[in-house]
Amino acid sequence: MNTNIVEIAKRAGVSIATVSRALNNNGAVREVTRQRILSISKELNYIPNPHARGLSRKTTDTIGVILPELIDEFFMDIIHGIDEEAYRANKFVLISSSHSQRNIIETLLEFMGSGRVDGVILMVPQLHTEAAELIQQSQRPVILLNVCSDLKDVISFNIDDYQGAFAITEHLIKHNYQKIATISGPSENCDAEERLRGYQEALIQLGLSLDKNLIISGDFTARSGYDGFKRLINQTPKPDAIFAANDMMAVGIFESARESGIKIPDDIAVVGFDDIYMSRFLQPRLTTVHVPIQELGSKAIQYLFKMLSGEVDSKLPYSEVLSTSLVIGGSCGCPYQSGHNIF
Amino acid sequence: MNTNIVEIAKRAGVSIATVSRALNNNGAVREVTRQRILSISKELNYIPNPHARGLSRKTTDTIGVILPELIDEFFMDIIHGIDEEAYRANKFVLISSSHSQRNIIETLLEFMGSGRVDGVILMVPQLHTEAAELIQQSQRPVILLNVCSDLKDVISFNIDDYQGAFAITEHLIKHNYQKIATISGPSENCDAEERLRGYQEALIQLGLSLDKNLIISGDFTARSGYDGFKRLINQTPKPDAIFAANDMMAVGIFESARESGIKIPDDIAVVGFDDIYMSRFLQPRLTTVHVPIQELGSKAIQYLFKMLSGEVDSKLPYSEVLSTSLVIGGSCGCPYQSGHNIF
DNA sequence: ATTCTAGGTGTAAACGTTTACATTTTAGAT
DNA sequence: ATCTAAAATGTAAACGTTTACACCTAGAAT
Repeated sequence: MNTNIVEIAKRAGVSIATVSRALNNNGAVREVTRQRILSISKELNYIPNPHARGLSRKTTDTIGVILPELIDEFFMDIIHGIDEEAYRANKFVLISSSHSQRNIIETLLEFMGSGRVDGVILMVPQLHTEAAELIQQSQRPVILLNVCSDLKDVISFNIDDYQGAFAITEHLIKHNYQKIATISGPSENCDAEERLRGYQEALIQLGLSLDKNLIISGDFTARSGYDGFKRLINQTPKPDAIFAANDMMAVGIFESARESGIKIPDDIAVVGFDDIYMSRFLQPRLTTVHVPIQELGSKAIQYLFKMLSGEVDSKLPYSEVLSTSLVIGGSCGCPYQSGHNIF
Repeated sequence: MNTNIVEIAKRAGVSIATVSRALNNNGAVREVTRQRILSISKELNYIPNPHARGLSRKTTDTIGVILPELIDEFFMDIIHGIDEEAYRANKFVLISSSHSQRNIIETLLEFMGSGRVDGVILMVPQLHTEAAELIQQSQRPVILLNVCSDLKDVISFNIDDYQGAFAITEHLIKHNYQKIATISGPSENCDAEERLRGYQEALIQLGLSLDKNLIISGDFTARSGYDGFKRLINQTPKPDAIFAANDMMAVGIFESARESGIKIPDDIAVVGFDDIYMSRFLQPRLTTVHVPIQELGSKAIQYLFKMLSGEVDSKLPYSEVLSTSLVIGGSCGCPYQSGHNIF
């Protein structure tokens, strides 16, 4: 096994307490002793045993991250944001997908009840009551990402889906499209709901009427965009623009349009949401809503660290909403010059 | 804090040793006592403290994963594969990107020297000698992913880059292209080297001559594909086909070709490598090499678990090479029917 | 010289398990 | 009833830290 504090103490001719104090820079240790201990521990490649430390300190330097799925650049970006900050702060990241709703509970318990992590970043499309209770009772801080819930006393970071959807719908309206359809996300999904709400509000507030027939439900997959588009173009009223609730579905729409020989944006305008990497390579480039997803991850973990260090009060509810921005391509009907900026 | 074994022992009127035995199902415990202990521990929502356990058992149920970067669906797929298996096996996954070569060493040490994880899955483009030594001395199992090294006594899982590159180059040759260029990956990158080697061998073995001018170095980014293409089409000899060492660069090529009004595959054929999700949506669909990346992750961790359980000998070197398969689109010149199968 | 202070150091308990070893209980054989 | 072996249980040490508390020193103040 590895060197431990006892070995260092022996070599330095001091007690383990002194070694501990020297290494952690707390408690008083004479400078010369300190240096001796430090150099010995360096020489022996000493690494503190995290279990012993965890047992004694009741903290690991680990934070848990639970995501709905581990697919897509989308979720990867969150992880990326989290990892960068964790690395900076010398923390470790325990990652897990919420394999099922049932499992979220168990994972949360395992993570926190046992002290395996110091805090958790949780992103789930929808929160069960049981899980919600768990979070509120938890000793350890939990940060919610994009979880719309009516929970008070919760710490959350969110993407402003509503505002983004409103803005892009508004953009379509300014183009003077009259029959603006949408293909929505899965109905239990909270992002999907907000995006739908933004779409509807924009229509209403800007003087267009809502038409149930122009709202098709999808499930965020390219396939559902493909199918949704087929339905939309064969019905009356036939839309002159479509707001896909995410880019993936827009990709499906593009594919379907190409097969049917329908020109975007001449025959029909299409816009998306998310600004995935791929969207900039569509022809014409997809007009979409940029969501600062990596920023979401890094902001969340930064706040988590502040809670852990006591810089902010963990008991205080806190909520931050990150706003989105429009990315104008050619798919909405705007004149668009393709060029280098896509890379 | 949480319930512990002492509390359970008290309630059950037995000693902590008996509780431990009952909970772990080792050692002899009378059935009736066992049941009593089990029901009490369920009632109290007992979760074993991982630190205490780790201290005593010298194992966590955690495995470490170090990836070169945390971007792309590519790496996400590996994580996905790992997470699925880990979940099945009730293990946890500690993830980290190798922020720099220097840091790989430190992370490895932190992970393993201290017993933070039971084993490590490591994927780095190229392995420093120092890191290599570390791995070979390590008490805990380390599995290398796609690390070409001449290290013996190592356990590794690899994608057969050479075979894939050979196959797709061969495919181009069968199309009767005469001047087949390649845009390679970064020179220190081991996947890139193997792919280049496969390309070159295919040309030689199938009777075409190697032309230095037809080998352009890229760096796996779309941008470098874009730039590389511009160079290729303005030079003599002008290639009639291009093998991009990954799909991302092929995307850049497509973009550049579109700008220049060059038709793929009529004016020039283009093929890629990786089979990223996006490649199927290119027009024409990209002919590429499918790499079983998620499988790479799950196979690796499965083997790791076997080592940990003692089912296989951790000291025995082992190596597995996963073969790739051609994905025929229209970009190579093959007749291609677009349709639903892309989803 | 004596007292006081504070900084430096050591001792030992605590954190929650697992497990070798010792002890008690049980049941079957006499 | 007694003996024996096996099964069930308990005791205590070990894992490697941190930290409250006690102790010891040296120098400053008296």
